[in-house]
Amino acid sequence: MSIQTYNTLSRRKEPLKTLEDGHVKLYVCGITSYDLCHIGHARSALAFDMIVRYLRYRGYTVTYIRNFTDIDDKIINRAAEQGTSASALAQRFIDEFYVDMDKLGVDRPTLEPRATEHIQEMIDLITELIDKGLAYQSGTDVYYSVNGFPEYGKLSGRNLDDMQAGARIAINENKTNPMDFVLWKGSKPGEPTWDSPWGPGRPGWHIECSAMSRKYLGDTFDIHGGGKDLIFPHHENEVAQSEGASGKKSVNTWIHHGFVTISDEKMSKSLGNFLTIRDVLKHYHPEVLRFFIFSTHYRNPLDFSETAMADATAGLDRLYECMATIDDLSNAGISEEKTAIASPKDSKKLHTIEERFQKAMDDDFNTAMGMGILFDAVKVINKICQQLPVSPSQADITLLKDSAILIKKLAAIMGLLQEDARKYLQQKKATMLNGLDISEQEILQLIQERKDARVAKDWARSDSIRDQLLAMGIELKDSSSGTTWEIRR
RNA sequence: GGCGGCGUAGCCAAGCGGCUAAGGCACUGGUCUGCAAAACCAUGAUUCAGCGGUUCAAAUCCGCUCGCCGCCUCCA
Repeated sequence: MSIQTYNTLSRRKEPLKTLEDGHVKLYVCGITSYDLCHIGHARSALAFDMIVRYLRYRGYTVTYIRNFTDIDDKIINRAAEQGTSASALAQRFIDEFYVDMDKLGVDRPTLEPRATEHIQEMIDLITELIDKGLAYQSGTDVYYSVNGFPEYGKLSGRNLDDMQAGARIAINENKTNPMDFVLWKGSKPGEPTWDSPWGPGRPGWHIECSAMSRKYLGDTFDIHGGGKDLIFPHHENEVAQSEGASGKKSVNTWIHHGFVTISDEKMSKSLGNFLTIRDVLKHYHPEVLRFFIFSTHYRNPLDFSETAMADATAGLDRLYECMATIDDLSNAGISEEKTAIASPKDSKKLHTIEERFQKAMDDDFNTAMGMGILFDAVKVINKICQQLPVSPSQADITLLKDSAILIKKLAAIMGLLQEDARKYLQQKKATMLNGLDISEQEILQLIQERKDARVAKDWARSDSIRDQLLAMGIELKDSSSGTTWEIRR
């Protein structure tokens, strides 16, 4: 069974076929670096991080290119506001981007080309388009002529007439067709500028990706990705540019992920309802964000809320707690003679984790289902652990340990369960304790006092200590080995 | 107005023609406990927005209605 991917171009799932056997060439639109990234950017980076990891897990070599748009109106404007240069501002937010990506544990793409380092390639491409009659100079600008590309609209599923009828764009005297888009912009005084056959200026946004993808992946490559909002006009324009110039199909599969919403509204800079990645990571572990993002299929909208993050936290904790339980399983007291507790049905479930997970992920990277399979396994493991006698059988221990290793391996595709389980749980406790007005020492002291009271069967005193701690958000757990504490969420 | 998507238990979310409609969170019951908490175990949709239709068979396909969202302007 091969991997099926949903292709925006054909509007259906298709078996993944690569140009070269076992090699996927992938291009993803990266950020325009003029501000801190929000969690929508995180979803994009994480979705493709997962896709690349899965493809590699399935044996593919992946060449993954993700660009930086480091020259653009927004960058220029923001730099002017802040009294700095466009390049300095762009560099600053590229650095900030890496800070966020590293915290999220996002693997670096194979190559991360920057627009400003590929001006010549863009000029060459624009020249080709002009030579083919697909672009024209008007004043100091160069425009793409959509009338020259009959397939314009094929990716976004619209046609020129419909678009013009509902067009909200201002009439531009310089354009032949209102839908024509700029390839090269003559620069205004004070703006960053590059020499070109059409005078000093800078490239339009769309031409960047066409020029850079062609340079690193060729005229035709396997997958192009980005957010759904890029389908039109950005990706549509890329198709027009790349295919107009080469005369060949540029991209076989277009993968677009859904948005992150807040209160069911698209998060965006203009609406002002966005949360930066670091805002979120201030309150939540990076893996909680990953868990949240992968709990829904990548193409569906994902609504951010404190509740959803709390759910994700609880789910991730459950996974880690299961792993910690298995890590703590000692090899002492194993009995060779004992028969296994795990029923044939249980072991079958555990033995089929990987094939079921693969089946889910092969189906257009269905992480939501993949996670369900992981939890399914956790349930079986917990059941076995609960019933384990003091001297467990070798068969059970082996099954449990092997399953945990497998779960970690599969979770790693989503970047989950990357930490040592005990360490994760302890770290979490420490972080949460930071937000409370009590030290661990004081807690331990109260626990000791309560222990004394309990030995004396002074339940009133014992319960009052428990209530006092609970009021501060600390919950006590009595077990045969003593009393431990935890912070209530 | 054009194009696209969504509506599945209290909430989130898989399933996309046929085995008991995954899984998570919450709730409830049980085990444990001095009582609790935590943990673990168990339990929940005769039903998939509504109405028709196709089919031996539909949450899944088709049509209509209602509700929600996105793109058509920079946007992940």
